[in-house]
Amino acid sequence: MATHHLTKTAYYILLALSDRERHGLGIASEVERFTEGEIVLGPGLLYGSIKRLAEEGLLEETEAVDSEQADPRRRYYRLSAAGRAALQSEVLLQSRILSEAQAKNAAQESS
Amino acid sequence: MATHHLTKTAYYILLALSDRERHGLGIASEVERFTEGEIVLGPGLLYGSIKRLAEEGLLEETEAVDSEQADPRRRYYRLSAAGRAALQSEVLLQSRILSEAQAKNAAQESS
DNA sequence: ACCTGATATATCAAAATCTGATAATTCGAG
DNA sequence: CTCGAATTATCAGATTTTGATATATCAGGT
Repeated sequence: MATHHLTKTAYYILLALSDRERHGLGIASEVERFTEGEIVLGPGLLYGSIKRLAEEGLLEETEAVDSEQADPRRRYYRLSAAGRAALQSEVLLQSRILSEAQAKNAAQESS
Repeated sequence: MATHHLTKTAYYILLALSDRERHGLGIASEVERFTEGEIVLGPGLLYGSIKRLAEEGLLEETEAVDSEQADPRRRYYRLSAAGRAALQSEVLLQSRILSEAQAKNAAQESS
């Protein structure tokens, strides 16, 4: 689109990881939670996107946190510094766009 | 992604048309304006997306408004009712997601 | 009239992304 | 120890994006 923008999926995944680390399906269910069921990440998109984001250095795998009794199938991820920066800039952009949407809507109604 | 979501590009295009009709490049420059230059729609994406959105019935071509002295090359478009509904539901979703981002950010800072 | 650069739309092949099915493994409950 | 759910992974096909190319019209200057 232009210089390096997050896809919608990448945006949602990074956001799901912004408060704490999660494993694959944990990310998917967090996204589903905060979109009230509107966004469902199927396995192809979920694991494919995680792989891509890890390759791009926006998130990184963590050693399973000892406290949670480990299910060895799970792979946990957290945001990298670059991932957090990318998320912040995307949040700013979306916030600007949303303001615009509200302004246009207000203009619309008053006409 | 799930049941019928707008792509980012579709979202931006519909938003650009939400206050009034515009022609192709007019849409692109409106998007560029309200994203402060971050989103630039190249010709392939611009005209391809317009075509797709028109086929899906989210926007429709209008007869050139007489008042603007006509450049016969330009093709003008406006939102359809379906397009406006799709935009509104996307705005709602993005607004929910942005609230979540702010909540997570607040939680993050206080830890 | 003529040239030139900007405006405007359109198309296409290649790249990137998304979808949905399939598969393999491990877990937990009964 | 069997069975359904959870978890990750991969792959082919569909959709979307990218960037180049093409064609035509416009506006300005000479």
